[in-house]
Amino acid sequence: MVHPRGRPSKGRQAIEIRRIEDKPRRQVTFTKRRAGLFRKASELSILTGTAVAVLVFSEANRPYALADPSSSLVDDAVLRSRCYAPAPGVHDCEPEALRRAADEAKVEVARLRDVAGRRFWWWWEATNVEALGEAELPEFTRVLGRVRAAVVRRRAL
Amino acid sequence: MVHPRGRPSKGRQAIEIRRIEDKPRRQVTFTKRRAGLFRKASELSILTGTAVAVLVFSEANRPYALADPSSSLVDDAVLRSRCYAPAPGVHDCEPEALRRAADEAKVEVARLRDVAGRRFWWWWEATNVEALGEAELPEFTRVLGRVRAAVVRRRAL
DNA sequence: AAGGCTATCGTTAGCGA
DNA sequence: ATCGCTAACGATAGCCT
Repeated sequence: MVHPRGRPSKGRQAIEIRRIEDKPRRQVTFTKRRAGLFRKASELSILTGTAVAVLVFSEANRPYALADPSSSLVDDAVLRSRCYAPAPGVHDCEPEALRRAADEAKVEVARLRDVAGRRFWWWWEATNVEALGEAELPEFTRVLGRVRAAVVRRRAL
Repeated sequence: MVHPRGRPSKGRQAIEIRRIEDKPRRQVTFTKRRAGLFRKASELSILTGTAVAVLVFSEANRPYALADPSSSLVDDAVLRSRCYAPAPGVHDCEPEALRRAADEAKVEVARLRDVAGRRFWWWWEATNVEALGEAELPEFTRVLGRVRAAVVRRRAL
């Protein structure tokens, strides 16, 4: 679609890296850049074979987390022990299987996705922040510890 | 500097998002993209006023972590309670003060930096991975929990 | 508010010092 | 290893639907 006068769009404009005061703009930027950050994290992990985790809290205090359960360095036993995406049905990325797994784990999951089009990532958006506070965040940090422990064990062999 | 024949450089070339088998190239990519990921995380936090944390383990199993103790949403008391960058001397980014703080905290810190040229970020690269395993990683995850708790408290007021 | 578009801006792969 | 450089590639701000 061509704009009536001249160019179809001004395209991207440079912005200062400081808090965006306009709330709608801030929200849109949060959504877009969070997706970009997750993609960058997944690419880093895939390209270099390393374990990467990202944790973001929105202004509404909703947690968004990304971790990689299928890094080539990570012990399979660790993957099976994590609670949010039970092993069967995870790596084939079937949306329905993932949804069922989330239901069984009694976790409210807004979406489960394939990131970067290649691997499944352990990723959640919880809709109920109060429930998360006491349960899921500690579990997330515990999983990070397990991932690292698996790396250490594998390297010790 | 102009290349003898033709262009000074081929410039960036597209690469597939899959493990880089050549080890030197993989290491360089790890360094460059990790820096990019950290910068993106800091920009997201500054632009949208949100709490962001990133954790990466290198192939050599060295942890690299980024968290933002000076997010506008984070309670000052939380900042003072974290162990890696005691409050005095942190926000003015004096390299020597930061170095002393790290020494006092008995943490091996390779570098302490200002990221994105604007704020101090709680950031470390530890040189002794074995020592980190049992002490610093749990502390890092505990700090994440505190950051979130502070956000919850502030929003409840 | 959530997607699609595009021009523009930002990132980085490959080289060389 | 790390740094600077550059062109090419990729991300995204502003618009529109």
